Amino acid sequence: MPIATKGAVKNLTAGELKEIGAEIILGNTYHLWLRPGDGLIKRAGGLRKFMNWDGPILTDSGGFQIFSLGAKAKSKYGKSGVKITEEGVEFSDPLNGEKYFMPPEKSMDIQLNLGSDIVMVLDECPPYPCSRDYAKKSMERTTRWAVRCKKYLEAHTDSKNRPLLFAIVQGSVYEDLRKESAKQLTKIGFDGYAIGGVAVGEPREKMSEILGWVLPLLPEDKPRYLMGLGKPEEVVKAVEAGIDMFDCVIPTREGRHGRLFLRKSKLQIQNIKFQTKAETQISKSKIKIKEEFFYETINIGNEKYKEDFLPIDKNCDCYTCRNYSRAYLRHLFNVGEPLAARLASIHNLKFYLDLMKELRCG
RNA sequence: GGGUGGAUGGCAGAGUGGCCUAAUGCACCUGACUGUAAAUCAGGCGUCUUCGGACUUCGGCGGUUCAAAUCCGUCUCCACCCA
Repeated sequence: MPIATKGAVKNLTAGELKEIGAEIILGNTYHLWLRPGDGLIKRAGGLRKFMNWDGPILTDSGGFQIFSLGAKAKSKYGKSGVKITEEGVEFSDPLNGEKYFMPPEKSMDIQLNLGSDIVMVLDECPPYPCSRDYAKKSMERTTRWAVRCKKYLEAHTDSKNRPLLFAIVQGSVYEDLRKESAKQLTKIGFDGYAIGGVAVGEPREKMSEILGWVLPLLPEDKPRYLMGLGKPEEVVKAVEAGIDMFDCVIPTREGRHGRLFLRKSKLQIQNIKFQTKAETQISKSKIKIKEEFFYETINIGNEKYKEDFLPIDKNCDCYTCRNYSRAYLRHLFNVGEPLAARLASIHNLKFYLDLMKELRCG
């Protein structure tokens, strides 16, 4: 899912997203609640109409902001802008300091107003590292919140027009907690199950382990969604483990920052190397490992592309690669033309969506 | 022709005796980015280096001084003003 946090995949129109092959996008409850407001979006006819996107939309609940706003405010101002109680979460708008209170029911209410097709339960991504004690408390609260979300949704919609509700497995890096979370949520019953906290708090090396604990416990006939990931090799690894859905800012953010993804070879699942930290540390053989990868990245701003008139990726059929050279893209980045970010985002999203297509269809 | 003020690293521009390889900004080079407070952030940017340091820079040349980008003389160039 390309990410449209504030109601737009940065730099791209809905039409461009379609052309790239996007089938579903992600919006954010928290951001759209603050600006322009879920009431306004409802009056506009819902988020889909508002942003001219005719496909499905999944909305994140605001749970991630408990993590990201809290941590960032803490590192910047010494105190977190976020307060969590059993009742819900209090946020401070980082732009103007204004306080907002979001109980799970409020998150549901906003997501209904947005007209989302898949709504996420309000959850907490515990910070990392995190004591077992806190991870347990946090996970149990997330589960209680999930129940409240489900109840609210059932009380305020009828089954005919009710959006799908996905729960989120938490539990930090503790096997028993992760498993307990998965079991409890499955027992309660949701339309899909997400795994949270892996992308952001917890060390990336833990991903495979956590997926190994959790996925066998989740129903196979329901979508399983790994939140926030990831790098291409992580996505491949996660699909191997059984994950069906992803969202990640990497293609768009890194694209805006001038890093482009290039496909090197077709996937041969059994041969894919998962780059662990240990492997990265073997600096001598790093290049060799990288060559075994099915992709590579380039920083298009690098001087060596100054007179490189080839397309970004000669095997890519995205709009950018069909029409522009590396030298031109580098030039756009260097002079700060907004078109740079747009062309790079188009290319990177196409890279990711093509990768997913290949994982689906072989 | 006369007068005044200037010349600082790729550019702009601080610094008017030692703490100056010389602030700051721009440009340039490299890297990071994982449910987007990110068109952001970090590092580098005289030369060489066994990474401890060594050497060389503030228009040119020559002085003063223990010590000069900073003071003095002179030359070159630039800007403005008067004729």
